[in-house]
Amino acid sequence: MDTADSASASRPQAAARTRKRASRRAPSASMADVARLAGVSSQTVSRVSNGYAGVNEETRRQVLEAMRELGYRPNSAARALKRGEFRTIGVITFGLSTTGNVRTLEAIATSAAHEGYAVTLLPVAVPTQDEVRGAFSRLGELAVDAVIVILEVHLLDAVTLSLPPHIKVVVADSDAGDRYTVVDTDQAGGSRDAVRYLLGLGHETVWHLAGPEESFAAQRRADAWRAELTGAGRPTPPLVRGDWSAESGYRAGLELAEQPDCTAVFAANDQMALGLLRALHERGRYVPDDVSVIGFDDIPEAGSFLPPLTTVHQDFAEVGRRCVEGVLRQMGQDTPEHGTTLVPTRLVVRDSAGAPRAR
Amino acid sequence: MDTADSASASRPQAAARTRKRASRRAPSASMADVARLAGVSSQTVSRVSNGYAGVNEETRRQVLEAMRELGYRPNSAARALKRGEFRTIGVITFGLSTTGNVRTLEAIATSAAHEGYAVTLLPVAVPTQDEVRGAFSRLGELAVDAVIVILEVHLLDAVTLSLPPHIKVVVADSDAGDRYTVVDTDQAGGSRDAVRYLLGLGHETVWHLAGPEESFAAQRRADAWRAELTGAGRPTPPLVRGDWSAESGYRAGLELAEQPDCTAVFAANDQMALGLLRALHERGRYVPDDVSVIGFDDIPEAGSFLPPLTTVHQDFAEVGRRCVEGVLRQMGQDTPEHGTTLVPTRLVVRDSAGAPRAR
DNA sequence: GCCTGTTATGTTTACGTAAACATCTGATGG
DNA sequence: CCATCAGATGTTTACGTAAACATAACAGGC
Repeated sequence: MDTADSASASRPQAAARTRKRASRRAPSASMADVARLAGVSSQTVSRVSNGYAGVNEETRRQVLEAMRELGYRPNSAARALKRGEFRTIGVITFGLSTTGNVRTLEAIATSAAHEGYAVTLLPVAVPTQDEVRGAFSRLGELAVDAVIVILEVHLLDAVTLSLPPHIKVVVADSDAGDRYTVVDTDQAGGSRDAVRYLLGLGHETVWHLAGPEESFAAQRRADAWRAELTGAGRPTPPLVRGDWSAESGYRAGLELAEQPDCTAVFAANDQMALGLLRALHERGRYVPDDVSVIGFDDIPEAGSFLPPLTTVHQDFAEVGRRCVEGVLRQMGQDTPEHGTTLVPTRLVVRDSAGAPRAR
Repeated sequence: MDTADSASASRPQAAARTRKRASRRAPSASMADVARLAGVSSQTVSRVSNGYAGVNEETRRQVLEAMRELGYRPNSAARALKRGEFRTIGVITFGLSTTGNVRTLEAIATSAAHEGYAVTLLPVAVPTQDEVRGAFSRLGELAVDAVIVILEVHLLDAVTLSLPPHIKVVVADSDAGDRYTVVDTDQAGGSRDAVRYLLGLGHETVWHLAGPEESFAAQRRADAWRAELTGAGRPTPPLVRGDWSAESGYRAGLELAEQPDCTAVFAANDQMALGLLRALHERGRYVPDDVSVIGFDDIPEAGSFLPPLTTVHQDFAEVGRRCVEGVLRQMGQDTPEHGTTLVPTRLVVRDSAGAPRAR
């Protein structure tokens, strides 16, 4: 950093700012202005503003009237400074590209708003340790009281240190060991239900189209799939991997279509299931007559697939709600929590899975 | 509101807060703490913290060392209060459900971060005037310097008044008349290109599968489609309407498949195009041999459709960038701007459109 | 009629930062 | 050798809010 430069640059900038502020006609009325107009002390204005009792009804009315007249808005910076809290939750996430992340984020924003908290977005450009560490350390000077992390947690490993001590953390949809509070969809339960349902229909075994190796969610779903098969004493077919995309599902589907003994596939998400359906259709293997398919997520389009997709429904809204609940709970206490909350899934039965063709 | 209740409730709360803060071991070192440790005045710490020149190299080193030791982080609330700006941009949006909104938001967050600005999310639960007005008025006490609105603008009509005067606004992907700065995708240009391309392939005319009536984007695309046909002296087939969803595209597709003279369809988004493809395929009308299809958006999956979809690419990232640029520019000046910036589109040619079957 | 308690309000102060202004040191030039 | 000036640093103050503390008016009990 060239400090001389930054200084010479900052001088005119500061001058411009002062000038700008001076020329602004309405520098936002302060409590003092309201107090003056209403003929009371600023403390009384504060009391009215915060809804304290012990203010005479008539006085309150006058203050409210003065506020209205001046268009008074409490200055949140001053409030935050005085109260020592921002009433803001930061959300760290890599990419808003996946449905799950977005919907979780939306639910977080909604329930945070409901609790009087704002949500600040902290996007991480590329999912590397350094980037995440960077986001975490910038956090310290950011106006947030707590953080919700929606990320694959591999990246959280050595990052803890750089976290300002008073900031509370909840990790969504991941596996943060016992370091943080975790809110997650019950990946294992959902996978178990899917596999069990397919076996219950009479399939000898179930193939699995997994998500990418780096993903914890993918790993959990695959593990549960394997465990359930083993538990039921069924053979475990080789695992097929995709990368969550429909395209990868399509490619995997072309392979699976060549396996005559593959009568049931559990896909780790709906998009891959979509590609899979297309590939099977293209290869003349009919769903569900020849092959049964179950997805995961229950994206809005799932019901419009051909055929409508039987899938494991994830309650993203609930995950978001519990994340907010989690950080707010922690803010009320000194010790950070750890432990995992699982949000249950629900198997949505549509038309893509059925009994195997009689043989 | 029961004021008595809110008061009695707030007393113990305040007590708890005090206790909590007192028991916190590290109440975040302040400048004064750093100054004491480094043996300088807090003003010098401030100078170092803000990178001003005119600080002796040795002194600077000591201050930085003290900062490191105490884990000093500037208090953003105090900074915001002093400087009169939050370095935060608010984004008002209804629903993160549509691809476009999400990707625009992501781009906004990224470029804002790049400029040293944070992004605060202001979700509007239901898209009614009242809700939007509510969001706008809450804005006044929210810690933002500017707002980017990603919304259908019907809702913005009578809302202007409630906006705090010093907050700058940019509207994305909408039509805000001349009230605000608008950044939008060149809907008309993209539509024109699509229609022109299809006519150029030899089609007599082009059908249009439009988005919902309330959507400005849908309206613009439909208008441009109509204008281009009229300009070319072609007949204008009846407009078919969907609601952006694949399901609605499927339903529309079933209708269109019945029209023997329908050889080319311009769908207002890729998801409807997807449903359309499925319906046509199901009805034995092959794409592109019997019917050519062009979409709009170029979602990531578009290249994996069956057949890969020729579509109009939207540069959401650029829209986001320009939104941020727009608010930052306005923050440097007193008078709000108005006027529209159009981000160009690009026709991505894949396999879903071709010459009509020779007749 | 005075003490006590309650209700309504005002005054002081501190939160952490940074601009504005003040001071001090040493060097340069006439 | 002193006036001048630049560089480095310290002191004061204000940003808008709200807790803590102070005060005033008045009611009820003895």
